[in-house]
Amino acid sequence: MENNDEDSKIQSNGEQAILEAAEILFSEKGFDAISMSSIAKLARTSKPNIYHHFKSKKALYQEVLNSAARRSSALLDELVDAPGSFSQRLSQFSAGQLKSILAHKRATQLILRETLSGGSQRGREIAQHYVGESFSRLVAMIRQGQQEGEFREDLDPALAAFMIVSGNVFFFQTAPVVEHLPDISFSDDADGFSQGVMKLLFTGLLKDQEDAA
Amino acid sequence: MENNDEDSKIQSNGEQAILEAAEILFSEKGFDAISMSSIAKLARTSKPNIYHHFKSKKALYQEVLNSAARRSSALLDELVDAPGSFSQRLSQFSAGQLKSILAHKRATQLILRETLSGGSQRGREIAQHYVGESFSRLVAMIRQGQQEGEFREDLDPALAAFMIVSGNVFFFQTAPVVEHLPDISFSDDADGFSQGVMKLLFTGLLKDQEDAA
DNA sequence: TGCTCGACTGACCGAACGGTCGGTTAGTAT
DNA sequence: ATACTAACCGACCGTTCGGTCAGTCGAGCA
Repeated sequence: MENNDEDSKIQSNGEQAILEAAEILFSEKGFDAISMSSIAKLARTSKPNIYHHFKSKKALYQEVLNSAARRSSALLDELVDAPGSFSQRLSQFSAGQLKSILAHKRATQLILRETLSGGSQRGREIAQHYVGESFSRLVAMIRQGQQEGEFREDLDPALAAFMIVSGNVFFFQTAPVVEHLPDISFSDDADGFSQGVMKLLFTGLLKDQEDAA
Repeated sequence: MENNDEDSKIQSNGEQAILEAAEILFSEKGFDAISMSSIAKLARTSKPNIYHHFKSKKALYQEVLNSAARRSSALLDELVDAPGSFSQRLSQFSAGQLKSILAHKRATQLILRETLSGGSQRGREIAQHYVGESFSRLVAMIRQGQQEGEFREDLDPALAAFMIVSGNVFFFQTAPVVEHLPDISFSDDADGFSQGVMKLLFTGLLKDQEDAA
């Protein structure tokens, strides 16, 4: 073999095909609903060959989860240090996060499912790392915006960040259901949704009348 | 038999026990991960007896889903027509919805799972009915608040309603994960969370400076 | 007393599950 | 040629799955 690397060998085509097939199926139906045979079939290989590359069904699932999280957690970091006002940066971050979610639907679905079904500590760790990463950066951005006088200081920055992430995730999560609801005009317009959310979060629902609720 | 009702017979103890056991297990791990044997064991009965009461595993699951949706979709309706300003009513509705979610964790988990895994049209129908019911009332309330001059009119009422529901659902959904995150102080305080959310949604992030973004 | 009927069960079914075994192929190094 | 190895597969293992069958038991009615 011409490869003398210790750690970072390039995976063979076959292994990649297995991972992709597994990601597709696991993200659609979850761990328990998917059989190794169906993965083998979709990957155009045999079941024993999967066990040649991965030691068990759980190990394959974890690997799929890892690669999904790895792919999704990039891309956001650049937006944190962008120029502009904090309002603009916040809007860009929110829109970028939603775009990233929609660009990695299968990965998002996998991580979301793992978050909901509190199984395997590993899944929760991934979820924490995945959302926690961008979340704490978001909080820091808002807090800085408060210190520099752009944002109100009587609001919990973590709560504002939570609402942004919440809206984005929920938008993705309920897209199939929400499409057929009346009242809703933003179901297939991610950009419009992002803009609307930020406008709402920036200016608030109440009319400006110096209220003292 | 001393019962001559046509339609609304009280279920026997056994059937109720099966439904409860199934709800517990299905809500924890989902449809595919739960076997009929495990349900029978938890309900202290036998597998054939489950098939005596329900014609298949899917039928049992649908029944569990139905009863869960039935139980959860009540309770909110009263709050819609409560007295007070629209701000107060909106806050009460949001807090009430979150309280209802937390009071029916298993039912919420079931419906949420069904929403995520787009399977069975029936599940989607239930989700639509479940969230759609309270959602459209929420939209109507906000729209009325706009017409009566309490809320800004340049905001999509459906989007505001969406954010309220989104925050509540996401709060429940991420509670186990969010507990171990720094930055977050509201993880185990539903009331505080509700108040914070409404304060944010009412007044907005920006300082009042008559901006023209 | 006998009869019916709903609630319930142990034993069992074919099918599908996760996983293993022995063996084949193809490329590479000696 | 020989030897070694990663990639791959058909056939098979024990187990468990959803579901069925034949039958038991006890309460209500005749």
